[in-house]
Amino acid sequence: MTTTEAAEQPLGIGEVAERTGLSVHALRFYEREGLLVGPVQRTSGGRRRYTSFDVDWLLICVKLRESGMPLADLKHFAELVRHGPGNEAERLRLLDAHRQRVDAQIQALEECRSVITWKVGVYAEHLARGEAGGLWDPTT
Amino acid sequence: MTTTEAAEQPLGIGEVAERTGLSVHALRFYEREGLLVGPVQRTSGGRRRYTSFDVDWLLICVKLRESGMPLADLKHFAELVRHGPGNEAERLRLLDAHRQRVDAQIQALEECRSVITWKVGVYAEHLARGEAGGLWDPTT
DNA sequence: ACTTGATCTAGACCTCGCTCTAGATCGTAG
DNA sequence: CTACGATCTAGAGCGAGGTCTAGATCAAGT
Repeated sequence: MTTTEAAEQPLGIGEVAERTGLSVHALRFYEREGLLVGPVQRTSGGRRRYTSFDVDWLLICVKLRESGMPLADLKHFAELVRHGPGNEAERLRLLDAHRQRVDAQIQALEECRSVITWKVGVYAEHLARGEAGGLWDPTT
Repeated sequence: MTTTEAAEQPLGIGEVAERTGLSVHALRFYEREGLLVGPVQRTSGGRRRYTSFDVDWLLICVKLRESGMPLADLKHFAELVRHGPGNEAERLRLLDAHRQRVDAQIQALEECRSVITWKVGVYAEHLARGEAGGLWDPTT
């Protein structure tokens, strides 16, 4: 879970945006919302410098968001990590609960998929018959 | 794809809400938005009476929504069905495109799942070691 | 007739998760 | 030095997808 780069120099917000797929707006927004573990370093001029830790954390955030974790939970998780060791059990519970939700989601999607596939089949068959069906159920 | 009921009597909005899992508010909202194929019948007093066709259509809507189809696409689909036969090819395209999106979604979720599972493993191991790790990467 | 609960309409309101704007500043290339 | 693009802050705005409210009406039980 480390950036493929060999270099360890901190990155600007634009580069981080590219690497994470988040917009620069979203990156600033996430920071404001307290979704990051630590405060992001700044240059003397006030520009953000992201370490590879920051980027790794963001990549995890992206995965969690992608799988439907609400920002509030992400924030909670970040707070736990921020407040250091001693709460690993709670972090584990949070992640595991989310994993279960993801599993449920996958199952639901697979069910949807099969319904859709069935419907696609119905249409395909209908079209193969060459529009011959006058007795065609309008709800399908 | 037919309601398990033997009876064919039309249903009130509350019963349809129960059967579809949509709220009565959402049912009225969907209707306003033109997501239904036909106009819902009314009693002399103005109450909606849903036929089993309506309910079946709604059940499909629920599946499509659950799998992330936007209301706009659902509306488009409803319009195609409403305008009768002759556009089955387009309906098929719409559904098949959605199925592909669902497949992509499932794949993405499975990737997320594996990242999360890995992270859960990291925590579980850490806890099993009995908090013994001082050299504990803070981003995990 | 009266009460109670479900339903009606129109439209305001809400949450979520960003996205965009304005106006200022930084930093690098020429 | 001058441009020019990238970044800064604070805060407004937005699109999706409903949810909720008010005030009226309907329908069924007693």
